Amino acid sequence: MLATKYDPSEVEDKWYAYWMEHNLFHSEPDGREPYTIVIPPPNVTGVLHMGHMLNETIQDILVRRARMEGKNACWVPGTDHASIATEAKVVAKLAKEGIKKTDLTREEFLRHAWDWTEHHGGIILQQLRKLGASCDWSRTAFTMDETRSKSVIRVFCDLYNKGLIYRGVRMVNWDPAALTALSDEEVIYKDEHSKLFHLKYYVEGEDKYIVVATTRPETILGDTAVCVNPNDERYQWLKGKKVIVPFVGRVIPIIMDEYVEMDFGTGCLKVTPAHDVNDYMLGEKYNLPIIDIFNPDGTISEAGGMYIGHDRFEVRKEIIEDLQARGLVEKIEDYDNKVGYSERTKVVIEPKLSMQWFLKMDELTKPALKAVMDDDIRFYPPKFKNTYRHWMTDTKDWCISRQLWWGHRIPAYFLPEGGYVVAETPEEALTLAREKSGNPEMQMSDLRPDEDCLDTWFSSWLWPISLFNGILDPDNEEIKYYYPTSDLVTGPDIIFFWVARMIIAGYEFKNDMPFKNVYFTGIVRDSLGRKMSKSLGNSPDPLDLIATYGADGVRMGLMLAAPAGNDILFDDKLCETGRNFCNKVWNAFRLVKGWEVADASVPAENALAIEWFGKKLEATSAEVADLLGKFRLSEALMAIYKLFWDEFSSWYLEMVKPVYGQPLDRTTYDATLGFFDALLRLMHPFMPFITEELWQNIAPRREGESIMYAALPNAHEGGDGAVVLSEIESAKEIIVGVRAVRAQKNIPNKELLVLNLVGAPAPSEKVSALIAKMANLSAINGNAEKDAASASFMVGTQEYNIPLSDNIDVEAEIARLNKDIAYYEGFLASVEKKLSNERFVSKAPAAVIEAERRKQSDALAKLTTLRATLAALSK
RNA sequence: GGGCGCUUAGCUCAGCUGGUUCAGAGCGUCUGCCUUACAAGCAGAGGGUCGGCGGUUCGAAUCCGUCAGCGCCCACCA
Repeated sequence: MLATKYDPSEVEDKWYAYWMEHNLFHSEPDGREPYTIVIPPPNVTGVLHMGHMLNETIQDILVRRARMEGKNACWVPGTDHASIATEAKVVAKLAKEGIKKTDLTREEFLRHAWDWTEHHGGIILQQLRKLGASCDWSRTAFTMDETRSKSVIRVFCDLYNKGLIYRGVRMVNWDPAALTALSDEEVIYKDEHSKLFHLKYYVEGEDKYIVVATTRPETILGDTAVCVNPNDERYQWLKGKKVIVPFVGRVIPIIMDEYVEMDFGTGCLKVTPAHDVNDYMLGEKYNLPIIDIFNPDGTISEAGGMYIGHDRFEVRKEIIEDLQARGLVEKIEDYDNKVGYSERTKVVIEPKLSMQWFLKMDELTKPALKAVMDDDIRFYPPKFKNTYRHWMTDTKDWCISRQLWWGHRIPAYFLPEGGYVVAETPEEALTLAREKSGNPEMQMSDLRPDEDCLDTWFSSWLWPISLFNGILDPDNEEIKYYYPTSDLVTGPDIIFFWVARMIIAGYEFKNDMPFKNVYFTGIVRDSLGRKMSKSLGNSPDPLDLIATYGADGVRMGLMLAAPAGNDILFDDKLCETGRNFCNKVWNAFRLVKGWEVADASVPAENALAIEWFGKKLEATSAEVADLLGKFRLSEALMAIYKLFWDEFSSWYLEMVKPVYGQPLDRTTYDATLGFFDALLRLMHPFMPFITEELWQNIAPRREGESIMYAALPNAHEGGDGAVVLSEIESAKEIIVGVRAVRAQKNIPNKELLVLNLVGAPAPSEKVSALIAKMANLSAINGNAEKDAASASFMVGTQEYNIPLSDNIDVEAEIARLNKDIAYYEGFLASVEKKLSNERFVSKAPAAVIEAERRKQSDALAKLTTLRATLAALSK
């Protein structure tokens, strides 16, 4: 006999091992329709958190569902090398051991990084197995494995040769902690309370001064001009003059440009071309000198001339003190502005001029934008189309080089006499270099490879292609079969980093979309709506949750809380609902399997129940299919939940349940097992473990057989089931009515009651039998006389009476009837008011008027019976 | 500064192109039950003038305007 409680721990590892042993997750191209998902590769050194848990659960549901639909489902797993994040971790770890990155050679550092990767790498993939992820593990990839690396280099060379990649000095976002350039997307702007410093710039040779407002007084070390608006009346006298940078003493020109807002600050702008994007623009326009006052780590450089080696934030304080001491500060105001921070290292970004590699974006984005706007690629929820369009229509060139070692090294080689070549291999580079320089004697050692590596996303944007080796071998069977992939499931936070760029890459390198649908999940928050984070300690460990509630329970808990596209407010309690549901399924199974079976004919009420539930199952299956098609997973799950718990367990099983000690007829038994089997199949994508466990127990299965490959139950909408469905729905209402009377009057279930229909025949024999069984009735009488000592209730327009010899509270019954009558009178009045409205009758569609008339006659009928009952009772 | 979205029961959310599936679901709450599948359960019950105001309409949770609050994304005003 099965235990009364479901114990997932016993079951989950067993079936995961079984699935693996029989290679059930594996996919190879064949004649079936492919269904493909590529996993958003988690950081190789990452640990599973609730966000992953949500994402991967959704993907697993989709993949398992597709598999059961008979598609060739392939879910490809893998990890991302996460260049900057991993490098930062390795640097930190080495620092703890007293080793500085700068003391190591590139090769030594990379050895440490690979050690770290091998040590921590893949933990997260192991964790995924715990939640039941049905990935094809034989395809596990890494963004820095051989195929993916070669693909990245190939693509770089290709884009370079097309003229889309160029190298140049530009103002970039510089991370002074990681000592690398970043893309615009890696900068996060935060509101900050800061100060606006008003500084005095004396006019050369005069005793007059102008006031310049700045939030960054330390940058005056790099000032090479002051700019005013040419239309600004206040400053016409400055034309052609020069001013002296306060304290620094450098004499700089006044320039005039309409870029300056006259009504901001004092209308005077200091120009520091090396440290501000706009100032750089002005510098170019007016040919201003560029003084880079910062070292890469954010300290003042030699060029700064003073405070050399001091940190930028220290200098801000120091220079203000020095300026104040000399009376060069007019005033200091509070000021709110935005400051850019590095997404990874959280330090303030420094705009910095540097030599970097860029990818031209404007042409590349065109097909990618069109595909989404035309719904060739569909976004769920569609509101993200707006976000996407906004970004795509105004993309700047992508800074793809990083001054890091952990990543794909840029395949550029510098020639001794200047210039460079780009090639996939050093050998090819040498050939090119010899041609370019005209020096056939040039040796490999003469070439200096570029030190930089590529942005992480420059490899992940190829993911849907490179996973199937579609870059290196564009016509191979796999890429032809699996590409474009089907659905992508990811968070909206990486829509630009990743989703948009994959679409760009898809059209550029495959001339086709990378996926057909993108499902954006919400962000997992705690029950107070706060983002889950390590520092708040509000993020549960998914593996702990699985240990407590079982993987199926956690999956369900997460999915029930995850409406499409909204953030999800997660609470451990949700997993309880999931766990309880598993237990419900488990116990229903115990009940059915515990029945004794006899070769008897099927009772009419059972036949009716079977017919009804069969239709119900088909209808719900259709509903689930429809909802899943729209990525409304939580609603689909809820439909299944209610089907199993309410319709199957509370209604169907109670309908056919044999009297204690009595056997069940074989027809009903077989039908019930068949329903159970179908329900398990319907539920399986959401809760893979328990469904496999029970499915294997429901009937003998062959070794290697699995519910994973069983077909989904039939789905039919409406149609021929309508009659029996509505027949049972009203039977249920009658049963609930009787139960309510029992509850009100405190009548125990054991006491059989009689149900009388006033002025109407009893329902058909089988329906009556069903009602009698479910409501514990001894008889149902049609066309019965009203009994004064009775409780009554209405279903539709029909009144039902339950004679109660004793304990009938006449006063209470009269009060209840009066309340009902008052309600229907009010209702009738509102309907009649509508119907007597000239304009309603003339303008509303006939069907609506007809409906109102029906309401009117129904209400009248109800009132008639209610009043009659009241009269009878009052006697 | 631009753009997008949200506000419906105590909580989390459904409610598609205005009218019997219009006021819903799950969870929570309350009442009664240890009824031989399940107390991680069973049966029953209560709970909202659909953020405020105004408009369109015979009719508005649904369409329009406006105000308030919340959230997200983009943007080089020092």
